[in-house]
Amino acid sequence: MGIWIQIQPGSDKAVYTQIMDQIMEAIARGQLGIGDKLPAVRKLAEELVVNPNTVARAYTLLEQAGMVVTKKGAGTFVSDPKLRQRDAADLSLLVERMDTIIARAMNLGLSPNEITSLFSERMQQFDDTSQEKEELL
Amino acid sequence: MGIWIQIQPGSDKAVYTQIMDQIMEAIARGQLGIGDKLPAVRKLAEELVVNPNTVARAYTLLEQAGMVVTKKGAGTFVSDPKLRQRDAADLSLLVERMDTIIARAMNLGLSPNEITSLFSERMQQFDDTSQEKEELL
Amino acid sequence: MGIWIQIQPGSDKAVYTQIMDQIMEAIARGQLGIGDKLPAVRKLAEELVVNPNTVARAYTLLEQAGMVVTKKGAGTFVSDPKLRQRDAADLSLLVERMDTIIARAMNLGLSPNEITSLFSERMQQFDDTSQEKEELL
Amino acid sequence: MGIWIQIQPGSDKAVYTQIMDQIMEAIARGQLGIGDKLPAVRKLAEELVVNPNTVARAYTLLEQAGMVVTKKGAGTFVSDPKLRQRDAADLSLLVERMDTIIARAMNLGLSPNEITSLFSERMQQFDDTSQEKEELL
DNA sequence: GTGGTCTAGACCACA
DNA sequence: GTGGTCTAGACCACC
Repeated sequence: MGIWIQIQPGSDKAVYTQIMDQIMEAIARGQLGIGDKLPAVRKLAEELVVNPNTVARAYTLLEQAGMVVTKKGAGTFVSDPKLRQRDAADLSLLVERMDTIIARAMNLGLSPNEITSLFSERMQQFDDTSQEKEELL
Repeated sequence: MGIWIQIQPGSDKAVYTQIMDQIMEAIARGQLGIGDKLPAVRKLAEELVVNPNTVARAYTLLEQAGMVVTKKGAGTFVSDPKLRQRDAADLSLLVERMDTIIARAMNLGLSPNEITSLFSERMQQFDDTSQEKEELL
Repeated sequence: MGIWIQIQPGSDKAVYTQIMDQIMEAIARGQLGIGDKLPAVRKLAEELVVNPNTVARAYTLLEQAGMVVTKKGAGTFVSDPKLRQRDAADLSLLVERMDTIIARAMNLGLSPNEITSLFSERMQQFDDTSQEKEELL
Repeated sequence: MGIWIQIQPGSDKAVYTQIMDQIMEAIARGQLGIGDKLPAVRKLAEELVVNPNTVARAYTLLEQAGMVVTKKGAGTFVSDPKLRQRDAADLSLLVERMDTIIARAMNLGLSPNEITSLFSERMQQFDDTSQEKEELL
């Protein structure tokens, strides 16, 4: 598998945040499974044309978030979700972000129905069972 | 109505962003209606104990987003939604944020059903309050 | 108050860890009180003759640990202990470190009594009431 | 006795340090007595699924610390405590670690009493197991 | 070969 | 003036 990460240099998101978010999405979508090895820091940095420190920072933050584990001298690997602990602070932050996003959507002129269906549409991308369904066809 | 805005000093959000987001939420919930006057910059700055420039920045960005209009010498007022224009860039940004939030939620260990119901729950808070306002008319 | 932090270049502890630990000790001893401002990153870096990034790293980790809060554009301040949340993982890590230290002490040939009295001796340094006692004299 | 050592891949401790610390704890608790033979390097490495060099490194450092002696062709054995020499540097390092741990405990919100009782509790685990061993003699 | 640490120095966002 | 981000490049610890 090549590199799926795309950096948008002009984005308001910090580069290390873009890397973090895209890896988190890949994990959520199952594109990266438990125990899978992330690209080496230097290698990914070279491919994204960013500084190795920037990639390392993303990896460090992902580790602090419990998403990956780093084995010294070996590399960085996707962690077991069972070992991740759900924090109350994380949940409240999530709710806060949902509220912010909903408010922006409504102020953009979207109706509640439009927002809900848009959200459902995006959810389906992450639906684990979507793969299973395909197998059943 | 007094000041409902709460600044969290330790947040990763910039202060001016916190102000913007909370005003947008208030508008989305109908707590601030069309034509309602926002607090004066200096007064709000004083109550929030922040620099007036910070409040002014939030107001300026809200105006650029079409959420409010500033009438010189009179103050800042919530604009008519009909005048706000939905931008394609805004929509793609919205989708991007939804994806990010969904990924984080799933990585937090929430099931798709839990995420969907959590989102619906947050949506209703916006529905409920706006309905109350409509009922009063 | 000047700078109380001392960096030992030849230590096996990383420089940023030395900074973190000494600030934590200063807070625990009450030398740094709630709301007190830490030295500016660049200023402290200059005094310790280390790179600003190294100091910034220490500050960032202290913030993640909930010890300090950073207000953008203003500085870094000692947080309110009431807002710090005690994590189960933190406690188990603490116990693990205690076990390690006790084992090393015993293997150094210290008797249980000697270890206990040594620990009590070090505890007194942190005793909040030591200041009060002085006032009573 | 089988292998009691547990490697935590995600720990911030290096693997060889984890091995060292756990062997030191076993000796301090009396689970490993004077003259007892440590597992062979290769066998332990196989069971822990780590590189034999890593285990060898731990053994070498333990020998340098005077905890074990290696007899060529025979294996590695727990040394006689009388032969271990208490170094002034070791003691000051111990004190430093105690201070660090106490500071972290207090910053975690534990009261001095709680810290002292927690420490006593951990101390007893070492007392208890060593007593049991003595009783068996 | 892997990640961790540190330096030197630049530019930006924020208040 | 404050911290945040990023780059370029070096050295080290670990496996």
